[in-house]
Amino acid sequence: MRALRTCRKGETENWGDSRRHYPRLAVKNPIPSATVSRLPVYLRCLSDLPTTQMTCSSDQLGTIAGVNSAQVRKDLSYIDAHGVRGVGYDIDELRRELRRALGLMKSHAVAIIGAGNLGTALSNYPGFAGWGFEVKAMFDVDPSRVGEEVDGLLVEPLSDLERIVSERSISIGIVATPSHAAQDVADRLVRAGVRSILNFAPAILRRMSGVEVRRVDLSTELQILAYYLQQD
Amino acid sequence: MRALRTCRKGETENWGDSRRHYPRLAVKNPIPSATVSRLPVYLRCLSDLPTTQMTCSSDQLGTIAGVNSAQVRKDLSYIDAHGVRGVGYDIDELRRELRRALGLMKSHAVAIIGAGNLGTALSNYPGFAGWGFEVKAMFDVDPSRVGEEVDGLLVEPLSDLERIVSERSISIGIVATPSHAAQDVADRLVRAGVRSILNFAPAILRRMSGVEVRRVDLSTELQILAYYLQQD
DNA sequence: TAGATTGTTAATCGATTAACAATC
DNA sequence: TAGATTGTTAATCGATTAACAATC
Repeated sequence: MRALRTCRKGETENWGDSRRHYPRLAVKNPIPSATVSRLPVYLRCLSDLPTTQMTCSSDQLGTIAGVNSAQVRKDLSYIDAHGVRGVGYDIDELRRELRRALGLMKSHAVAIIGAGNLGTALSNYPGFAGWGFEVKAMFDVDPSRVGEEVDGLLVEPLSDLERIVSERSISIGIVATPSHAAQDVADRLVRAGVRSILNFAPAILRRMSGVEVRRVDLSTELQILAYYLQQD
Repeated sequence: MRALRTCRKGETENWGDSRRHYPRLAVKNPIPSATVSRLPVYLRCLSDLPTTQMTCSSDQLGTIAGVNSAQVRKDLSYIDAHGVRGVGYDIDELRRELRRALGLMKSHAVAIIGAGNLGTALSNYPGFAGWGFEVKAMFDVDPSRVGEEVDGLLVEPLSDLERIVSERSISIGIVATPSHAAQDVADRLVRAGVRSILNFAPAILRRMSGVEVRRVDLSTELQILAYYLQQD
């Protein structure tokens, strides 16, 4: 791994013509995590552009996204987006390459665990559709909630989680349970094969190898804002 | 600024005894932003500890928080938390210093804009209370929603935003509107004096100087997870 | 004392950005 | 061609971490 990093993108080391055995798509150049976090932002920013516009410069995209134009160019250099000198990036192509790089060419089945206020709000989040994320299941422990329909989606018992996750090939779990239930739910998701978890519960989940967990925590965010408030 | 950074924490440069003119609290050592983002995590982790435990080592805290123990010690060195060699950190003192550093010794008035599903979910988020964030107002444009009570909180007309924000000394605005309304709402909040905004709308807000904006976007998070899903 | 753990240094790693040749 | 903008380098900046003396 370290050794591979020492050679440029697309290159292989001095191993004869081994390059030929690794077609472009098979060599997964790992994209720096800071860049990965910005790619969705660029994708979103492209939607803000007037539909009449065919190309976009790194300067314009950077202004909208709030990042330096050199940053934009460097970020885009990690994916197969190629601009034209003096012109900029073709918007349709850029959008396509961003989607490809982020793995958005296929759709992803999502389960929401917790049918409370938050789970309900998440289930009809407008940003879901259009990016290929399909909410395929919603769970709750509360028997009085099970059987209800939320936004056209049946609330199913938590006890069926493993079976349903596997039957519906769910690859992303969104944890919207109370804090005390979060770790248990996460463990069960992982045991059922889920490798990506978005945790909205105000709890820190144990690190699980091979599992990508992202945390969204309102009170953490507010506390960070509180710090900057006192900084004048 | 650059020049000041070149001297150690708490030191001033070779300007005679000028240090005496800057008592500890007045010299705001800016805490690195990566550290600021982790302080709330430590604070949360301390609550996970058994109440019988009086001290906590950087190793234990790091394990729970998912960060290296050297990281923990370095982070805590930026605030007035002092551990005892061979023992660890006094939990009560650490909690107090974390709260002090984050500006949580006073309470903060919060307004939620948008009384939809998300706004409602946010208003009764359990993590709010206990950290001194008080939801003092909730707004919506929809006349049919105005006048309703959400969780004991009156939904007020968006047109009263400026007046109410100023009357109730609101310092943090939470934007939970549809995407197309977000920038306008943010502009109005800023004009009314708000300097901290938490944006849940899937929109990128213009940079505003002196205003700290944090963005929480479900679809961005899902797209990042989608990237790591394809990385095997 | 012996064991544990801090506080800090210095090395390393990763991210950002200014600058500019290449070139449309 | 002249102007615009990319792609990339190299410098810089900021964050992480191993290591260890200090010391409870």
